[in-house]
Amino acid sequence: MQYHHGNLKQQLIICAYDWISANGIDNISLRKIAKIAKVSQTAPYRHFDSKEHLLADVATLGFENFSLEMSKNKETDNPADDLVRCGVTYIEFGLNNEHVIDLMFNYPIKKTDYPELLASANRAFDMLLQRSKYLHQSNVDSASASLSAPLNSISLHAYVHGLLSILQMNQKIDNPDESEFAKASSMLRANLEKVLGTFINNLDLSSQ
Amino acid sequence: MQYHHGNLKQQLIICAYDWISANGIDNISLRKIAKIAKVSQTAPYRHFDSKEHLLADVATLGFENFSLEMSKNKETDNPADDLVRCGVTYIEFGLNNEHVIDLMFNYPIKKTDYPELLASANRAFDMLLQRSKYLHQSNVDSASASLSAPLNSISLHAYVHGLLSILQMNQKIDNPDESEFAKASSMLRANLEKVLGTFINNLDLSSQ
DNA sequence: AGTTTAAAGTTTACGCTGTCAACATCAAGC
DNA sequence: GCTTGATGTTGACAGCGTAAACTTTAAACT
Repeated sequence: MQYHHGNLKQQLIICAYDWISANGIDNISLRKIAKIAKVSQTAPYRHFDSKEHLLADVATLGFENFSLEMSKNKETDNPADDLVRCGVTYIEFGLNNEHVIDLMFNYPIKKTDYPELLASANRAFDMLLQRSKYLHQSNVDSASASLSAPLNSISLHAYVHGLLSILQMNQKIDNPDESEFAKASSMLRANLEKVLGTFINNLDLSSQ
Repeated sequence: MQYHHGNLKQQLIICAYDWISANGIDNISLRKIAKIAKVSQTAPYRHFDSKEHLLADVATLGFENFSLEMSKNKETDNPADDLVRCGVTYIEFGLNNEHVIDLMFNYPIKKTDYPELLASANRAFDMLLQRSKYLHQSNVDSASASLSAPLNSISLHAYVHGLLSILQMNQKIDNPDESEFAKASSMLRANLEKVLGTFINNLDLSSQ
């Protein structure tokens, strides 16, 4: 079907993904990854109309891997525990894939220009939202929750994302001088489940 | 004392700050801001040893403005309310200065290489931490809090930061299609104080 | 006052980057 | 078996960060 490469497009995406995983986003260039894939510097332009488009596809792959990791948390009969485990997975994926997550969250790609990227990001986020809905459904009998369900869901997402941000900051600033921030961060890292559990219990006020 | 420009260094920082505020970080270049300051393209190198160093100084200015804004929240006799107001200020500064906050939080500057930047960032963050300490001090009589004080402080920081991240995401993705995420985000935006207040009340379990 | 000096500016140049236009190659279909 | 369109290469361009060499000028010293 194709002549030189089996399918260069996918290969370029994977090359870029691996390069970023190893080296970060800062100094990536189309020419470098073209060289790694052993094609000429402009070959990528037969498959991507810009560098940004390639990176958008790499980010999409990142969100797919992210979703995959999240989906490994099978549901049990304890929705609160399920949520905690999802949150921990979210955060640990971020800490274990710092450079790819940088691309996914921090790199200036206009997600609206890349519907696939937007869709895969939403799919990943929905894995948290869906489970927080279950949490609420199991307590519909009480109308006394102080916040509405969608507000609770997005609050949880914000909290999980913020915890990741804070832990990332501390991971990047590897100061061996035991600053207060560093100490608090590593304490946070060690108590992730407890911290998340407390938040989730407080969210679902109707169950108390 | 100086000959051509009064002090080019400060002028370049401000030029860059303004340019970023208006245009974002993506396409900034030393040459552009040198042109705006009406000096040759390499003039900045008499004051900054690299582009990154200039940007670090711009980010430092950003954190100083951030601290300034935070410090406008005078303390009252209600530490919980004070904390809520600080959190709201944190978030609103971010939403009102999206591009500068991008530089401060997302742009890949190695903060450890720029002690001034690190210091100004810590100074800003401490304005939250300090106030959360007061909150705990006012309840030292009770030892039943489920999380330790430093853990509560950094959790609060994470939550505030996460709320900002989520609202930023939605701000960047200006999709008029009323997605669930967009709806939940604007609800969050409208209920910021309530959401933060709930979190803070739950934090300080000893007062319930 | 005249000379020296060092700070602060300019010019030129290098290699790297994203991207475009023109050309080459090969697999598939008429 | 020729045509064609997808997929590759080559060469070129402007913009970038940055280094080296040169120029200007305010202040410091004799």
